[in-house]
Amino acid sequence: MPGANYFSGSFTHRIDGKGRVSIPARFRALLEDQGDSEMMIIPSYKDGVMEAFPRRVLEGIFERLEEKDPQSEEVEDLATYLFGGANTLSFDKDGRVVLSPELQDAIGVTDQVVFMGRADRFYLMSPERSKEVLEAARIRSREKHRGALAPRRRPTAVQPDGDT
Amino acid sequence: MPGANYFSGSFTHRIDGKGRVSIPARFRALLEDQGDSEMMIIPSYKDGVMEAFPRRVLEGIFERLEEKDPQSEEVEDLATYLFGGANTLSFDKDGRVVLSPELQDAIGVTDQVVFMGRADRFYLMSPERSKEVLEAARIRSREKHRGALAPRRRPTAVQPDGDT
DNA sequence: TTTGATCCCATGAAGTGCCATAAGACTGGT
DNA sequence: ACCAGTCTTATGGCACTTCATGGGATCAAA
Repeated sequence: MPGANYFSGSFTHRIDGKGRVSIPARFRALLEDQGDSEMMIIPSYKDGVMEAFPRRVLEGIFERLEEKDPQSEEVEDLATYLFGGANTLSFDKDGRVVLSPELQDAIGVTDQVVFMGRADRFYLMSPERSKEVLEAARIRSREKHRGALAPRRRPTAVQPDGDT
Repeated sequence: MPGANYFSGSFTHRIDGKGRVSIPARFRALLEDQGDSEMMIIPSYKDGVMEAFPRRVLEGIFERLEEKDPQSEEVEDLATYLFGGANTLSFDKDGRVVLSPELQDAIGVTDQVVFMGRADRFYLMSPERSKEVLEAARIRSREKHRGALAPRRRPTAVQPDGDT
């Protein structure tokens, strides 16, 4: 992971009685590389999934759009969605954040959460949902992008990041 | 909290018998960063929603427009709307403001208000309305802006400091 | 004196930080 | 290759702080 630029892998972590959960160390390291000790999470367009970003990324998306056309209804809606629906979760020295009851409800978790890397962001969801999401993505990828993963030269045997 | 530049997140707070309500601590901190112990609120273009600003932001909006076209009727109207319809609510040591009965009527609240962050400002509305607003924004954003949240070419990728 | 606003204090609940521990990964040395 | 020691990580518990909120006191205007 030295020099990893993207969130990758899936990690299942436990939620304690106070709603706290450890952010996977690799994800945390990546966030800290960007100077953050926090993450912003918003509901994904996917059901039962929340999407976590470094704050800068979210602000950047907004600012770029606003610059273009501050008055437009699209920007209005997006700003409302991004900022109204967002939670800022800052993590402590031990790398934990607190998932509020509402948040836990939103993704249907009670005692375990899956952190799933997705390039510049990562997802939060229940273990069950994560299997569905992964499997659905796998199937659709196979259908549409058969060639994308074809080895250029020689195949390398790899193990997936993460614990699942 | 460290370095937050925008209002984000939604918070539901209780209105007591005297019409008082606590401003979410994070919002208050942001207002105080700008040297304010008050906020200005005006009716939003959205129904049943009031819009709260740090004084600077509201003045900035006005000044930018006036600069562009000082004589226009549009600016005249906006000035009337902004300053005529504005309420200045200052908060006490405990971080509370008083919502007048008229104000409560305007957003249809009796015992609970939602504070919803929206970048450089935030909204006040009823809990029911807040669900509608958020959901509508989410749906419209998904339709029109699917791409806005798409990862960029080199999204949050950062150059590692040390090695490579 | 009544009503409404402002301030001050009390309290419980939630949030945050700090420390402890256990399991696993990694280290270096032999 | 083996083992001992160290480090990292996930997770639990405890303590302290902050926050939201209610109630009462004070002050002012009507």
